[in-house]
Amino acid sequence: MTDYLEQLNDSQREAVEYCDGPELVIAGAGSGKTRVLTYKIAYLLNQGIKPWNILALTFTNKAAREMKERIALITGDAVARQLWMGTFHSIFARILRVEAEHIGFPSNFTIYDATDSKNLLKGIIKEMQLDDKTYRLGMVQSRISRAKNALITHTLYGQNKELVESDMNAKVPLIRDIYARYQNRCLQAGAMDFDDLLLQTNILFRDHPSVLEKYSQRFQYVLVDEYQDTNFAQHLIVRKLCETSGRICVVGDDAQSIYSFRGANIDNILQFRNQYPGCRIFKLERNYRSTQNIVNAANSLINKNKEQIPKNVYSEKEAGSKLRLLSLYSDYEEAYAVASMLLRMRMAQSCRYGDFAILYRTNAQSRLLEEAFRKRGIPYKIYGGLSFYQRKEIKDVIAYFRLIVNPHDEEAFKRVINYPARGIGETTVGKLISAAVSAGTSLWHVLEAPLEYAVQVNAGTARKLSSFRVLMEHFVSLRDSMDADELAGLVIKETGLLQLLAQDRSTEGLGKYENLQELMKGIAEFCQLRREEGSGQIHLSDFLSEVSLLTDQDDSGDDAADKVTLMTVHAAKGLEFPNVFVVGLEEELFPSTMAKDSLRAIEEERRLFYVAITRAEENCVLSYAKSRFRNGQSQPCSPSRFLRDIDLRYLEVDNGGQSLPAGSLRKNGSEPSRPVFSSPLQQQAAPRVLRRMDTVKRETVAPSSVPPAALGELKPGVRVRHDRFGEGKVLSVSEEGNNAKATVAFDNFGQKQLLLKYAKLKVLD
DNA sequence: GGCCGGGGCATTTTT
DNA sequence: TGCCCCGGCC
Repeated sequence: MTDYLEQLNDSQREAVEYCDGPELVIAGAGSGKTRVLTYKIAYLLNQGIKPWNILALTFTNKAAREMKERIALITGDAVARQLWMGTFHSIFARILRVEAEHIGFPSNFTIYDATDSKNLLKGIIKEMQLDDKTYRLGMVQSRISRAKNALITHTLYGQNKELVESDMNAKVPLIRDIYARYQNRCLQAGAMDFDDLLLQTNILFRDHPSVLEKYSQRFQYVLVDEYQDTNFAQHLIVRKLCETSGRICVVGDDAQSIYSFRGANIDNILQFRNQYPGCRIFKLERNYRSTQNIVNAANSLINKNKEQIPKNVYSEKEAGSKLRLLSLYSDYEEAYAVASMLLRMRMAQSCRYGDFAILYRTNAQSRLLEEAFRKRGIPYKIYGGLSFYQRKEIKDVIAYFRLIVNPHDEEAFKRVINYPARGIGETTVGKLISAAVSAGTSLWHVLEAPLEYAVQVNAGTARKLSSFRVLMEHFVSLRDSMDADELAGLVIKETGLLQLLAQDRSTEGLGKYENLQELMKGIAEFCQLRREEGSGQIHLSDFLSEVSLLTDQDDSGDDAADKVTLMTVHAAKGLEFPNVFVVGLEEELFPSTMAKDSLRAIEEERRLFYVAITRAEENCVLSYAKSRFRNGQSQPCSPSRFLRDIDLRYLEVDNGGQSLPAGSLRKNGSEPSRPVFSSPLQQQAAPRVLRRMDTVKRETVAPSSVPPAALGELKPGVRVRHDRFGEGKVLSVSEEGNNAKATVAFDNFGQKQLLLKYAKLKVLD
């Protein structure tokens, strides 16, 4: 258990072993940040801290999952599972469900995603008869979100001079009223949006000291990953929890703070030492990822920023090649130059397509690259489409689940009341809404007693409403006595959703049908896994609370497919590739036009470029075009100011055009067009529905044809195979008839306890 | 309810 | 230039 410390370098080890007070770990790019966090948690456990007394917060589900997996390899799965580890949103949603009564929400509250919030706001703007050109949806949403991040509730909003004035100046003085209405509607619906999860947690801790006391005692040690990305609300929650204990460790890199537009506040990390007196700072400066040239080039760039914590990131890998800069005449040529160069590099290094990534500032830049790649027969995958849960067909089904778990959920209600079509049109729904709004109640209450709320509809419509109500009531009555997978199956059948999708024979329809099947499979797996772990009944609400915050993009899914990765720089954070192209390095694009009049914004763009360069392990190619098609016309472009920030010792200016095949530069070139590789839609891997730590790597384990084990065969020492966890050795078996469990040490997943009646273990010879 | 066309628009998006 | 949203029409 202690030998893992030997896998750390000196500064990493110091950071792991220091546990006497507030700790800030500045983790340069590629410096083994996750390793420090995981080993620190293992170290704390080794010091006798119980897993349930450790809180570890991350920003993405993926990060939490990966860290859990790595800890499980050291401590075993049983211990890792008891850690409080997850995203800010999921951890505090969990706590808010337990404590909901204190803040006037039901414990089965719905979580509105960004789309739900938008829809609700759209409705409110319409109801208030405001001009939607003035009250632009995105603007309204971001103002409300910013207020919530700053802990300004709708009641405080109107009293805040600064905000009121800013709204006046922007000619949108009614934001305060929209905010108030929005919040009331959320309350009626028993719903919280993403920002509420943090805001309400703060309110909970502020107004209920005993609750705060309970959690700050529970969490004897708090760790936060990617601290540079925290917003004010998150910073405050963490501070409240650690105020007395001082046992906090935050890890991050101020140089990689790129989410200020989402409310992230770089000052949280810059000012940490002042916020936590007696804090110790550790710097992880050795970069294990990139060659010296890449690290040095990135350093020379980021040193041009004023606001930063001084650090000296270095690499002890070989010097490597210099960064190369390609200068092209147009965006069109840039795309083809990148494609050609990629092919040449692939030949020269005999590496895989999967070893390349193309990074750009805006999603719009992907189109030409795709075109060029298709023409050259280069396989690629694009990140940035809709995630599985954002697809319409999935949201529709989930909306039914939401409504069953919380019938007051307005957005779910509006989504499903006429889907599949039941002849309940917009007019009728409008009547329900205005009745609900004027009575200050939920749509569901109105549906339950339309006459009481004076809803004027004809007999036919009344009948349709009533039958919808009966249908939903039927599901609700089964909610607490049926397992999630069973109930879900019933829902898609009885609502006609399954049939509706099944009869659509178009390519699109087939995809939707497959997605639905994938969702159902995910629910079944979720239930199966819980059963194996020995949970009793698995309610639909259990599934729902798990998925409502699982919105992350599916990361490729099939690692086997050898494809070039195309993504925005933002999306590339945390990833690494042997070869990286950063394209479109022009003024007005990178840095973005929006950033040009603020130093802070320019510095953030520079950090973004820093993030891009530091994704590269071996080769980094930069490119810019002298003209680019934007907003319908070709515009002249000048090279990005950031290119001048890179020390010329590490940068080689390539005359990129020369070595390109002549035909590649002209639109009607002689290049014979190759068969289209495959459409981006088809390239997207089948998404994993539930991506918990223990379901992720399922596909890496070949299903076995060995028959299921008879109970008698399972003895300590026997090697077994599990469909999901692969091979492992039985450590012990507890014989309790129906509830017999086996403890198995899996080769790749650590120790697990499995309920034998569900886990289909197969004995290997 | 679904399809078509005009008008407005156009960073980044962990939850 | 292309996408998305809305409104009008069948």
